[in-house]
Amino acid sequence: MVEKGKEVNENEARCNRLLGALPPEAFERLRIHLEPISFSLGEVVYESGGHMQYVYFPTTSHISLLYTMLDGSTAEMGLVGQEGVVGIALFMGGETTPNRAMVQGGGFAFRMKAKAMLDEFKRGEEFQHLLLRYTQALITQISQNAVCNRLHSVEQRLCRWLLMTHDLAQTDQLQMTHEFISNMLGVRREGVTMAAQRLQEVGMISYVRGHIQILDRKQLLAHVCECYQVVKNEHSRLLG
Amino acid sequence: MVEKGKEVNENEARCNRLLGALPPEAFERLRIHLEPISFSLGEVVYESGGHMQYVYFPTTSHISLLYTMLDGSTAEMGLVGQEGVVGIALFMGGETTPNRAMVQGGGFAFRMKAKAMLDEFKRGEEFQHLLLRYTQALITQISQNAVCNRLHSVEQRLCRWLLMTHDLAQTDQLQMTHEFISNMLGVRREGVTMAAQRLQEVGMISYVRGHIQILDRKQLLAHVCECYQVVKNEHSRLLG
DNA sequence: AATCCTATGTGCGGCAACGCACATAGAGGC
DNA sequence: GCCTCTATGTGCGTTGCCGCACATAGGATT
Repeated sequence: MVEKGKEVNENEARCNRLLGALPPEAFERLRIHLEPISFSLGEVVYESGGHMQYVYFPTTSHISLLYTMLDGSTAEMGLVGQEGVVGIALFMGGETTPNRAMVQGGGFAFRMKAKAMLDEFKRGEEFQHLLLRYTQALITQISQNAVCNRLHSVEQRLCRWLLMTHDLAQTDQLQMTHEFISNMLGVRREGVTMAAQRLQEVGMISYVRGHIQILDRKQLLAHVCECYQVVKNEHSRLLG
Repeated sequence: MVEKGKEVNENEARCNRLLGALPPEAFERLRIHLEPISFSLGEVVYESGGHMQYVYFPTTSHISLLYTMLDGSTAEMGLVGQEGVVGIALFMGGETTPNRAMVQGGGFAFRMKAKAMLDEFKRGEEFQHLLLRYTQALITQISQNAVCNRLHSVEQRLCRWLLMTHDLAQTDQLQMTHEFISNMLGVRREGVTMAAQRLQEVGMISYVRGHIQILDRKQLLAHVCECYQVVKNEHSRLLG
C-alpha cells in the first residue's frame, strides 16, 4: 500500500535512523523521492534473484532476510528494522541478491527509487557513509548468525531471536507462530515448541496460538548467548 | 616480510583480480602505494577489533576470516584469495571488525596504506565499484556459510571447504591438519577425521599428517552441497 | 636408537535435534 | 452447537555430533 502525491512527513521519515542521521540538505534532496508504504506481515519485499526497483527504509516495520535452499528449507541471515535499509545490493552494485526479504513485523516504511538513491549515494557524502557503515553492521550480524548457528543451542538462539525482534517491535506482544520462528531459525517446529515451553516455564515469555508476550527481558538477557550483545554493540559503535 | 623501495611489478599485482580489473590510470595512481608482502601459513593479518593500517590484496596467498567465541571455539565466516581484499572495514567506514584474519595458505599479497586506498575509493570511480561489488560477493559467501552451517553435514561442509581452498591454492597439495580444518568448520577434530576418512575411502582425496591431496575434483563436486555453486556463481556474476 | 611431539585413529556414553505420527485445543465460520 | 482449520503438545526411534580417553604412528631432535 503506497500513498502518493503529498510531501512526506519529515518526523516520520526520520524515525528511520539512517534517514534520521542525514544532514538537513541531504534529507531535503531525498525528501521528494520518499514514498510512505505500509507492510503487512508475511509480505514479500523482494524475491531471491529478483529485479529490485526500490530501497526500503523501515520505520515501524521490520524485515527478515531469508535464504531458501533447493529442498525448501529456510534460514534467516539477517533482520532489518528502523536502524537499516532493505536493498543494499542496489548501492553495492550487484543489483540483486540470492535471498528473499519478507516482512516479519507489519508496519510502515519509506521507499525510494533506485536511481534517486544512487544519485545521492554517488555524491560520496554522508548518505554514502551511513549506508556503507550500516552495511558493515549488517555483515557483522550475518557473520554472527553463521557462527551462532554452528555453535549454540536452539534455546539460546530462540532467546536471541526474541530479543532482537523485541528490540525492533515497539511492543511486548509479538505476532508469530512457532512454525514461523522455526523457519527463521532453520530448525523443526517441534524444536521451537520445546524451547518456548522451557522459556515459558521460567516466566520469560508466555504464548498462545501465534501470539508471544515478552514477560521478563532481563532473564532473557541472562540466558542468551554472547552473540546478541556482540551484534548490538557493533551496531551502536557503527551507527550509534 | 615486506619489500620496499622498488616499483612493483604490474603483472604480479594484477594477479589480484580487483587490482587486475582496474583501468590503467587508476592502477597507475595506486601503484606507488602498493607494497609486495609475503604471508606464511598461520600468520595473523589482523586481530579482532584491532586497529587496521593496511588493506591487503592477496595474489597467491589466501586468508581466512575467523570468528572466535568467548570460550575459545572458532568458526570461519569467509575466505579471501586473489579475487578479493582483506580489510573491507577500512572503506566501509567501520575501521575495524570483530573478527580475526589468518593466513590459511602461504604466499604473496600486496598491501596498501588505508589512506592511499581511501583517496582512490573516494573518487567514486571503478575502484570503488569493484570494492563494493566484491563486498557484496563476500556478503553472499558469509550468508551462505550461515545457512550451510545450520543445514548441512560435516562431510558436505568439508567437501565445500576443500573445493573452495582448492580453487584458491594453485596446487592439488594442501598443507593443513584435521585440527586446523576443524577450527574452520567449527566442529571437533575427530569429526573432520571421520569425514576425511570417508572421502579418502572413495578416492576423492588422500592425506597424511598435515598434507591433503585432491585426487578427484569431479567426485567432490558431485558430493558437495549446493552452497558451493551458489557462492561461486555469485562471485562470477559480480566480478566475472 | 631413544625420545618427544604432533597428527591421526578408535571406542564409548551422552545429548540435542531430527523425522514422523498423532493427539489436543483455540478460533472462526456455518 | 458443530465443523474445520490451524497451532501447539507429545511420544518414539534414529542420527549426527559432542566430550573424553586413550592408542598408534610419522617426523623431528638428540
